[in-house]
Amino acid sequence: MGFQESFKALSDPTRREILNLLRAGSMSVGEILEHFSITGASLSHHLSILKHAGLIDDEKQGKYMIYTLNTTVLDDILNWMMSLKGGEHHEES
Amino acid sequence: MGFQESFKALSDPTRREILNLLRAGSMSVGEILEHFSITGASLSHHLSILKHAGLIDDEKQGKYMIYTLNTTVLDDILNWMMSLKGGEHHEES
DNA sequence: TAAACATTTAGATAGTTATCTAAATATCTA
DNA sequence: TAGATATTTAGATAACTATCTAAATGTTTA
Repeated sequence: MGFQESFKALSDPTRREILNLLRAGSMSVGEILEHFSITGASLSHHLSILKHAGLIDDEKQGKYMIYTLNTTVLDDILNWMMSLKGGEHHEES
Repeated sequence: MGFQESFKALSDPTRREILNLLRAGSMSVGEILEHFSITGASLSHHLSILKHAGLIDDEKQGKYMIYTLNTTVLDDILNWMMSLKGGEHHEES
């Protein structure tokens, strides 16, 4: 769940679109899947990467797995980017 | 020079460290190279990717190539990330 | 102008990753 | 409980990428 994992997770357009979708609210895998032309297996792979990066949380609800956006990790990235722009010193890379 | 190229460029730790270095001011390839344990050829590859992503600019000064941080592209990314956090609608993905 | 220096380009290789199909696991419902 | 539904895991493949060495290009200096 470090910086590197977060950036890698964000570097794929499908995964960024998943995050965009989840802004509207939590969704099951099937609901997310409707917005893409990939198999469920591929989507599951992307969700796994986003989860390990801490960008989404999951919760099993009966037969469905519900995914929710988690924006806390984004703060670290925002912080780093602001420091690039602002010029303040910052350790993480 | 789209969103995708920027994120891909940022997803490599060497490239992020290059950006960190350039916060202190413009540098030649040789100066940047001192901070890494890779060959000049590999560094040149990374610089090329950062340049195509619009994250750095270059300028030839005699026998040296000087690279400079360009933070304008970061604004788009910051905007997108803020919208993920804030929940406002935003098109780019 | 020849040699030295700075950087990039070409070509190769090993590791990573996005995707697929098929199979496994888990849950619900008839 | 058997079958249907939802999601994940396993295994394979093609594409991509970070790195290297070697060679090419461009610039300065002796």
